[in-house]
Amino acid sequence: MSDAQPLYAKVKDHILENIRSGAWEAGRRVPSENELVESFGISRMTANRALRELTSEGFLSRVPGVGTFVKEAPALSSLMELRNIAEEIAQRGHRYSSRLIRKGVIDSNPALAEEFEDRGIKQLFHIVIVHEENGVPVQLEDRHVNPAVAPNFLEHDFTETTPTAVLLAATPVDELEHTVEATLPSTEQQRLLGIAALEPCLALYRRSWSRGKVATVVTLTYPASRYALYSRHRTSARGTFSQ
Amino acid sequence: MSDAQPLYAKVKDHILENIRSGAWEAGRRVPSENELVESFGISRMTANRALRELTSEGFLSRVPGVGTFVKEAPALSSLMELRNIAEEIAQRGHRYSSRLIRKGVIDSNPALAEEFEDRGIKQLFHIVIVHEENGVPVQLEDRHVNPAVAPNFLEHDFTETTPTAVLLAATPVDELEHTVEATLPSTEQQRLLGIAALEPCLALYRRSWSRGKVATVVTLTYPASRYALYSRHRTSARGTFSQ
DNA sequence: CTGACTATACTGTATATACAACCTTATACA
DNA sequence: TGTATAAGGTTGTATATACAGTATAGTCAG
Repeated sequence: MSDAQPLYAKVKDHILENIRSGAWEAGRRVPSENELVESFGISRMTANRALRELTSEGFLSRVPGVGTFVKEAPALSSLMELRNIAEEIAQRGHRYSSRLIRKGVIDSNPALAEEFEDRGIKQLFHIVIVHEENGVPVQLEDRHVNPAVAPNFLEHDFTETTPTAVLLAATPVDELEHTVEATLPSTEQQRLLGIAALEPCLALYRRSWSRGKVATVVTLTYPASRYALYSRHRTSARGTFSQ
Repeated sequence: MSDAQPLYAKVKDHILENIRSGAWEAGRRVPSENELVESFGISRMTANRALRELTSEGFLSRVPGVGTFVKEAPALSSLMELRNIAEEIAQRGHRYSSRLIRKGVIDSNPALAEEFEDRGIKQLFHIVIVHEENGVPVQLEDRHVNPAVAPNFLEHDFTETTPTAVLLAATPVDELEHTVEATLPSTEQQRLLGIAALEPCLALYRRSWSRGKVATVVTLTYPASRYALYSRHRTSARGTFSQ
């Protein structure tokens, strides 16, 4: 006993566990406040708090006079934050897997040197990975890494930890640059992602800086039918929006 | 006046107003629950709810035994800064123009009510505009606006000022949600943007909140060949990296 | 002066109760 | 058959009360 956990938190965990495990699929009705009162032996206000917080957190939706329901969880990737796609998928209660297509050292060239803002750079690490959700490819990662920033990068086996996780653990990120565009996939991309020629894709190009150097340059390609980029954040309470 | 607003919401608004106006700067102590009880003539649970929600929304921080304080404003990550496309184009030294395709009031429906998080909403403002750079369409804007937030919205002639500028001037923006996906254009989009059927497009879906209400929902469609989304920003010491 | 104790203020949680608004379903009635 | 009404379940809000845990300021004994 003595979980030292508040009652409303236990109720929230119980509901979240059912959602995460897939036992309660989207749209399903969750127990009403009065049903929670009976099954947990708590007061209605405590049940109300649990359901209300889960609603504001985006897991449930409530309709007065009708009930509370599991909300649709869209397949979304966060746009501005560096998140680990494996965690993201796991968080949705789905199975993550990956296929390592390429891993090695390549010689630099003028275009790459430009991207890394380092004329003298000689060699780069290069990996290509297909990330899968429930066995379906959802992201093609084509990444170059600056050996000066993460010299041990290639020592990792990327089946267990994603490159994002490795880099985040190895180096601080000072600055990020993103470019997002829509593309039609190349034949190789079609093959690796298992999509048709006419399926549009999102291409997210990202450079990240660490201690003043470009640490990594990556292009992430998402099939439009399987993934969208998402961000939601609060803006400063004081007027950051000039004009 | 007197929107028949719940008591806890009035308290939240009062506090937010003080934060927004700058009257209460970061770190400043806000009234304790018992002080709110006295000044608003409410029960402590109601004051507690107001402060608790503002805390979970990131505006306040609370320390048991000490008090409640205004939180530091987090740095805005900025791919998604609300920028005025007219200014953006002017900044590049190009000529901005626009074509107003539609402007009027439409009846709500369940899908729109859901997007606006207001089941009772009856009517919405709706505009469609094509933005052009040097006479070439670069963005199709399809926007719905909540009349409760910007009642004078339709009074503007959008040839001189863009809807974004109008809304920014009229209301504070508390929160932004973005979804980006790749699409192939519908026939109407092809016609309005003057593009081929096989040209992929970026669809940027954005909702913005003002004083707790969804103020506007907009879908911006960019032809991939003419526009990409770009951002670059420093990451703050903390934050930015969720989990 | 220092350390232990106490009083006080504040947040955190939990309950019991109440009323309003909303929705669905069953029932009664025309 | 169609319509109005009633009943019951559901969420939304608000109050009064209680107790626990935490931090601070002040008091008192050593």
